Amino acid sequence: MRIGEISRRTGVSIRSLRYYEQKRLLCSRRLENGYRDLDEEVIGQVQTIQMYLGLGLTTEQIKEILQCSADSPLPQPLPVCEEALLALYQDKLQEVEHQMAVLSALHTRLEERIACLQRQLRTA
Amino acid sequence: MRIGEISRRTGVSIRSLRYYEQKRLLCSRRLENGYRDLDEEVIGQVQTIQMYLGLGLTTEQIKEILQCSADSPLPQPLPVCEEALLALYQDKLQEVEHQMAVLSALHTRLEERIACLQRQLRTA
DNA sequence: CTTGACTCTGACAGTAATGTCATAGTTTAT
DNA sequence: ATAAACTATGACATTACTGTCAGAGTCAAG
Repeated sequence: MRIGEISRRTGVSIRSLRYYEQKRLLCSRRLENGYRDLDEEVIGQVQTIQMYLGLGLTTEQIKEILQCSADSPLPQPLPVCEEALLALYQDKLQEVEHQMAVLSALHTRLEERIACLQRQLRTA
Repeated sequence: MRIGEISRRTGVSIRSLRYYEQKRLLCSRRLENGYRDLDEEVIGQVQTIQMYLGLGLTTEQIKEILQCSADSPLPQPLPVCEEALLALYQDKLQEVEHQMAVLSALHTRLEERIACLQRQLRTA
């Protein structure tokens, strides 16, 4: 599969796909003519990359993660890596939950003020 | 409180603090000599900023959030009619709801990843 | 008064991810 | 065979955040 199709099916620009490859998040064979020949599984990998980038991870961190989870066909699955990743996610989850609570309180307060103002306007 | 102490107590560089102020995420008074005079509450704000930056949000997005949560976001624009104030609150409410949606999506994705990882670890 | 620790601003550098453009080669369709 | 659509690489631009340095003012302590 050539790079244009990957781009179309993932919504990620060709530029970014080449960048990911350069950063060794993706790998590809080359055809006779020099064009990249990418496996279909790359599509899922790209989506994973996008998700991680959206979480604020760098390509460097993502590379480690992908290597951890993919490069374990050997009887050395490097459990440390996945456990560390799990801990990282759980930390992030807590941060997110905290901020959701903050926003939720804010939401309530705003609604209260709006209701109050609307009462004032009705009775004015 | 001067900027050095804020830096020390938050672990954020003076350079970054000034940058946050420039981007209007923080505000400060000035002393006679031109030094910044920062409130203690800035410490919490800085930690919030760091958290959001770590989640991949930009200072522009963070600014909106912080302005929402500030008790008196505007420098006393006194003669505001109540309709305008109501509209302002409703705008802010929508911003808050948008941010909650963003965080909620993050939350879901994180939970999925955590569940997936835990399955992997259990069967490993 | 001098020294050292702060602070100020402004400028430049650097990294990370992405866009864009130039130039050139390849494939496909008419 | 020629235009349209892809692809390749490389260079430069851009946005955002951060580091660092230069030049200068402030201030407390010796």
